[in-house]
Amino acid sequence: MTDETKTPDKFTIINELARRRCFFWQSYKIYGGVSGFVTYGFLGAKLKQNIEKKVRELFVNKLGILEIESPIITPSKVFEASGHVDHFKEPMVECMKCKRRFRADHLLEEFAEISSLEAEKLSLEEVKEAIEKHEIRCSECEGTFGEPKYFLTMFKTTIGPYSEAVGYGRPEAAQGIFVEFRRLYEMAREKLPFGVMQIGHVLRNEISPRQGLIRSREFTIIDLEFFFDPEKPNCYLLKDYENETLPLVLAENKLRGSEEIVEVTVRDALEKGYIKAEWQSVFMVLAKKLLVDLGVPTEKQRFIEKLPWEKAHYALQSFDQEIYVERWGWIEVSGHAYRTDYDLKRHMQFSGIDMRVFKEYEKPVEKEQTVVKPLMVRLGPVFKEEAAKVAKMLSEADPEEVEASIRKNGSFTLGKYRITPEYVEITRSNVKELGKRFIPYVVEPSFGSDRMVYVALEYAYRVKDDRVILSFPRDIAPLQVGVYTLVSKDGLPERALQVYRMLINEGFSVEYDEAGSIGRRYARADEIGMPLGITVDYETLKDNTITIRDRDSWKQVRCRIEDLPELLRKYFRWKADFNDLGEPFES
RNA sequence: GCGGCUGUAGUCUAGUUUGGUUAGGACGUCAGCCUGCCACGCUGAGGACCCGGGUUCAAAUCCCGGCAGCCGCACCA
Repeated sequence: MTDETKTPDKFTIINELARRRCFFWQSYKIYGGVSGFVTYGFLGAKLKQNIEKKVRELFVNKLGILEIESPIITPSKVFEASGHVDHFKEPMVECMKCKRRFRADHLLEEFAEISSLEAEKLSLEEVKEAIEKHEIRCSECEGTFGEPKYFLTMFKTTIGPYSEAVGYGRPEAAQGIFVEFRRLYEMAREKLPFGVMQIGHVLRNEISPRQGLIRSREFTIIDLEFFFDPEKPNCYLLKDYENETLPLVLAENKLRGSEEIVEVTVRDALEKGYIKAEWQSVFMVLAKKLLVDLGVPTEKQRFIEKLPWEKAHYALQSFDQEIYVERWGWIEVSGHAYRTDYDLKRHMQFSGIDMRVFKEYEKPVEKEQTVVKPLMVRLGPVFKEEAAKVAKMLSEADPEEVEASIRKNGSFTLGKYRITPEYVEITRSNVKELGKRFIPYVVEPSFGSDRMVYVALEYAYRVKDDRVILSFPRDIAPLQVGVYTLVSKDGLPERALQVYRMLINEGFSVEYDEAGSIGRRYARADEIGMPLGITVDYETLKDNTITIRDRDSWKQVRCRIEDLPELLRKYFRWKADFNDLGEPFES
């Protein structure tokens, strides 16, 4: 089969349909286009909003997750703390002969037997030396490599017109949550567990974004950070979901070269240690259900565990929720990372702000405590200007250790200083400890809005009698109802417009169409996935009834105009089926 | 980012080999007619040679550069 006769695949068809019916298209086309940027049209924007609305219903409304919005431009300090400045850049080398580019750290791992952890730490200079020392050459043409250079996948800018202050476009929305943790914890009335979600644009300067909505340089991410007490990791929702199953591809199987899907219940996954955090397992079930609601059956979904070297730097354990699409096979729509206390701890180190929360014990703990009090009167004259530093170091040392060491050795070594008993006063007293401070742990479900839009489109796509139908689940369809005239004369348009205005006032998203034949209008509506069509005919003028047409079955029922708002409300909230909307109607 | 192929209305495309009158068609869109339930038909309208430079009397067509798309390689933390 030649390329010319090959039938286009679904991705091509969906993209063509998306352009033609204004769901989305490549941005900046009048200037030739820029790859990696997408503009949503009326229908696409609506579809995306409806999908995000479902996410909000699921997490914000039902779970009480708090939603926030934070800026895209972020001072460099934040991403230094989060580790992104170190991890989002990759040393690359270019072959001088064939111009192929390679990840320098990957070359070193492979040919110099330097571990990935060590390779990451090397400076450009050290990378260069290592390549020269091990005489690494281009694997394709044996050419030598040029100077290693960093490729930074974050967009960099300066903040303010005359400023040198470096800022980055955020590559994830999560940090906007972590940096506000103290205030958010207050917002949650200082109770764990709680979650914070944000939906917003992120920027990643991809090297070669070629997959439309699947991979672009600016896209919408839904990051949900769920904070819990590591000593109380139990999820109170587990009992509702423990019998649900998850299709897992485990790291241990991947290591053996198998991508076998193991269908296990949540309970088993936790008991067998496949998933390390209860909350994570529940979010994975919710993610599965969300995608089912977007039209992706369970058997087209899987959760694939990341191998240690595939994982993001912040994750203890990580699963990608993947959906099977025709063009590329499995693609990620959400990531489920167990970030532990990594981010808050790092921000605590870098900012100096205490990110710990206070937990009161059920009963205050009375315990004998050793207190080591530096005697400044004696420290001062001996240590002079270093006295304050020594005192500070002493107060940071474990008092028990200081006491034990002094009792045993007659002194305690503090860095280069030797502390002998005359410098300190050691007392033991009973103290009442009311509670303790700790950094909460985090599990993070993170969804790609745009990819969910794409899979919703691909899974909605059907062909019936050579006509294209987008069978969106009724609650994400961009437009809900079409209002039509059987023929556009004899007062039918006037009556139909009344129905149209009435439905708009009732809050539905409605389109009125009287152009061309009725069949053509039905076809046009099917192609953009409008679930219902209401047709005003000659009967309407006699008895105020209309017909409702179902997008998927093309069946029709007849009901009274005045009953429409209530019936449609029920229908779109899945409280009624199509057949409940009226009496069967045959034309 | 590298290599190969490609770029014509909203969409799909003819024309490019061999430069030459007003760039042709289909679908869609709009206006009018028609139309009693699944893209009927008729009439009319609007709509395109990716951008820049070069060669030439003359460039959609040839050459160079850029941008973009497709395929392969690499990349996707």
